[in-house]
Amino acid sequence: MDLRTRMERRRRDTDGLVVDYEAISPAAHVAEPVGRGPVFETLLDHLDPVLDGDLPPDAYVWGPPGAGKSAVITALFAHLPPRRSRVGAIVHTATRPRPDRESPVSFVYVDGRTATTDFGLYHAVLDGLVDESVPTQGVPTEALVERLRDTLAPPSRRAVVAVDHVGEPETYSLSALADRLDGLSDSLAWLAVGRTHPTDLDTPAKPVELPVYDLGTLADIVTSRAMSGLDAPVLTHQQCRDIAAWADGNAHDALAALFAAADRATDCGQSTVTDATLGRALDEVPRGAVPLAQVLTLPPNRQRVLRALLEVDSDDRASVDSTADAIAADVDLSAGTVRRYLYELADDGVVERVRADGPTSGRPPSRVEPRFPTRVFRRLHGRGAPA
DNA sequence: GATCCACGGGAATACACGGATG
DNA sequence: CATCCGTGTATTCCCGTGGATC
Repeated sequence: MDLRTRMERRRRDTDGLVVDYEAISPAAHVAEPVGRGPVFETLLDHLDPVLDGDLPPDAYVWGPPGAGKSAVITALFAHLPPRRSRVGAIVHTATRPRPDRESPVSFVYVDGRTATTDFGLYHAVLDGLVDESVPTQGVPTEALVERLRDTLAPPSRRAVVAVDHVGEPETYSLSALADRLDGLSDSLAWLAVGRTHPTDLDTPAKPVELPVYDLGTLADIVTSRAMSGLDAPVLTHQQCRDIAAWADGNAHDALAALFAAADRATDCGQSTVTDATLGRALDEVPRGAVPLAQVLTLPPNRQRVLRALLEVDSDDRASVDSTADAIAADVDLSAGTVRRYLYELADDGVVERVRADGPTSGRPPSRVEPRFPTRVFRRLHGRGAPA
């Protein structure tokens, strides 16, 4: 991001203690992740064959939630430009291409949370490879596959495709992903990113582990984000360490807590974050919650349902049905659709159903409780996709 | 006209409980 | 006492429809 857009955003965002919500957002990644140098080295070594015009083997980057998997992969692929090619501009020569002159390998990052169908997956890969616009509807999936094969046909082009968030409830499993990509072309290598230990997955892909952050590194991350997103020193170094200790290695949770603390302090008109405010902020961030980025990449109507859920009176939340009725009155959807969304969101862990006391007869109803950092969502929802 | 996908709606199934039955 | 059954509600599953796009 250049200086001007950054200044512009700061002016727009300045709000109490917070000068840049994006900078403290648990759903946003920075260009230079803190404390992940060794993993970068490992991944660069892995990609080494690209320098000779070859493809690396398929790989699987894995680690626990909040270990910085997405942070590392997005930063890495941001440094490896996609080298888009125009289909009509491929120069066919009688001689072999000179791989030592310029790497013909393209790098494409795909967010598995938005590419959840075959069509969506192929569309995302193709869209990252070519300049021309790729149809979003109206063409059969097979047409995209054909175009991908053409684009990757020798001698023109090779690609390394990173697919993030593999193995979540709504995303491709590693085996399903491999199934889609392996048969596509010999000119494509993939790099999947997920949480599950590779021995539980039966994959030939080369594993690359991201261990959980240690306390010191996580404290550095919190401090660094606080410095770029908050006004002056509103948090003490000790408070940053407290947040890191509370988060227990999970950078997402740490940043959600930092965000919640700054936002809460702002609401209270405080000029610094007091220990009491920090304590209450930590209490309101659910542990082991769904990552905010997952919530913010849900389809728009589902996000609207979640936003409306936060405003439903306690009285109306006695059952899924009454909650859906209350939300449907607020959002332009039928109660039936809202009800189905709530059950689906509960299935994905975005909300939780908890048994409630209901009428004496029949199966007892459930209350619907958010399982994501609601204060952060409230603030970031509708501000556009995370960078 | 073909295609993908979000919505809407409803059928099928699961669950909880009280009361009947053996 | 253990089990079965009926009733009422919650939850899951599935498919048709229509908008948007090509």
